[in-house]
Amino acid sequence: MKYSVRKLYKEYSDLDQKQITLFGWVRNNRAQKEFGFINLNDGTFFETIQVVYESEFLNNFKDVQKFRVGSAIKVEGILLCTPDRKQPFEIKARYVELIGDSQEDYPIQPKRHTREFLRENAHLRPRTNLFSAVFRVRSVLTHAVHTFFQERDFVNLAAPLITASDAEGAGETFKVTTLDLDKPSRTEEGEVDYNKDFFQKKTNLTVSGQLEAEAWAMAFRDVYTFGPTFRAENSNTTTHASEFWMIEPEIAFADLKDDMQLAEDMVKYIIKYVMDRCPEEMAFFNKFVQKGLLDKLNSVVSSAFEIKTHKEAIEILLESNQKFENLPKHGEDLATEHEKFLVKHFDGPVFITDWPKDIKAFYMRLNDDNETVAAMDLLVPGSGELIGGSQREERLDLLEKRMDEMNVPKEDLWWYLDLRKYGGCKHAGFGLGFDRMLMYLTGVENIRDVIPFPRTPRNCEF
RNA sequence: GCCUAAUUAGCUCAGUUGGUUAGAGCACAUGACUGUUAAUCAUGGGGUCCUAGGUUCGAGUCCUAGAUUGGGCGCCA
Repeated sequence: MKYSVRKLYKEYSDLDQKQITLFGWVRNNRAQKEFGFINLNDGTFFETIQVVYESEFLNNFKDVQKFRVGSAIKVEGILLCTPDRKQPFEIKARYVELIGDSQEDYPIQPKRHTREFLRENAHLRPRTNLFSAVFRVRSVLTHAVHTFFQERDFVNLAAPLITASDAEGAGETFKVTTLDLDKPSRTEEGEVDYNKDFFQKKTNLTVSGQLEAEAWAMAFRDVYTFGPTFRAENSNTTTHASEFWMIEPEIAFADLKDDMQLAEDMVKYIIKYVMDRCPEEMAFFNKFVQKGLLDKLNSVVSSAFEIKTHKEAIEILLESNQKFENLPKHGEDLATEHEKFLVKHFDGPVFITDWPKDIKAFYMRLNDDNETVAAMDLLVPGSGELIGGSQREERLDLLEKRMDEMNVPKEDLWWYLDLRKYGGCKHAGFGLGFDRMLMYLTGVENIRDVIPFPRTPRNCEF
């Protein structure tokens, strides 16, 4: 019978002495004179299976001895439980066939490689322990997100990836056009004539699905988007990519407190979901990537997140007697060094709320003090700002005033203003950086190592 | 974008004050080995020392410029 490695690890105790057929790739081959050992992995499970092959049972023994790392093979043999050995069971081969040879220059060896080298071999790196674990967890984490929201009756919407609004101040955009870049159509004044472009207007890849999600929230109450977003900023850091995934829930009849509760519930839920389903992978991260990872995650799941206002945070920084490159100041943004100090100070995730209005987006709801907005950032160790969210300004007059002050063109966002005219209500939402969440979960320190084929400035290989 | 460091065999690295034919481990090839598990042991092949200039009798080593990569910062999720 044909088995997967995962299935064998689940059922091996019932299969002692049974005939098994397996397909997979050679992770390691240790040949001796009359016998040898192959570690076989088929991608379904983190662990490998040890295949024992002996000359007396194989007519191609000499060939099998030379099967190189990376080769695809078929194995038929007898499963043998081996409670006294390093592995709980192994396969005594009766037939081993080479399906796909791996050439002599196969770059992935049974040894440690640097992350940089493996990034350059992004097509081969999922075959290594680390990346196999990272990307299985990524897959499970995707499911965790959907399960969390679906269990709470949230409606998912696919926000458009091509939009005409870049008015959100969320950063530089990638232009989308079918105009001939060498000779674009021009107006009589010599300007590029976007009337001749595909959509008859300037368009770009989305930087956020939030505005569309707000429209859906005004119809379905609780909604979420989960998809890719694009930023053309020349950011060269371990936490930025040009193409990344965001989760953006939006909830109606809700305020900032409800928003933070949702964020906290979600973070705890998806951490627990992954820890329950990927114990081998999480144990590997805990041992080889970040010591103490499991303790950290367990304490996040079981304790309440800190909540501090921006004002309180600045005061903590000022009173810390810490030497900062950038002096903390009321009314100003937090620098990375400030964020790092705060998460260390609280030894875990911390919400910073009620930010000065001038450093935040136009759609955030103005507080009664007229100085701050009902915004929140969730800071976590290692991944920086994991979540950014706010209660939205639902009062039409205040929203329009803010748009004027910040030079946001109202005519482009007529439909967004409509949402305040027809049954508007208190509502809130946030954006969670999915890739950063994965960094936090795995302890991997570079966002390029949690995205299958990462896109960053000057890098679009694969 | 700014600052900083690095670039030597397929991979990870060493290379003294500028001086003979640039080394090691792993990988690969050949062989040895009756339970290995990043197996071990022996032998062998493998180099545009990132690129282009320059200094020098002589450059992997010093100088200039560029490329790429890592880290830090900025912008943000």
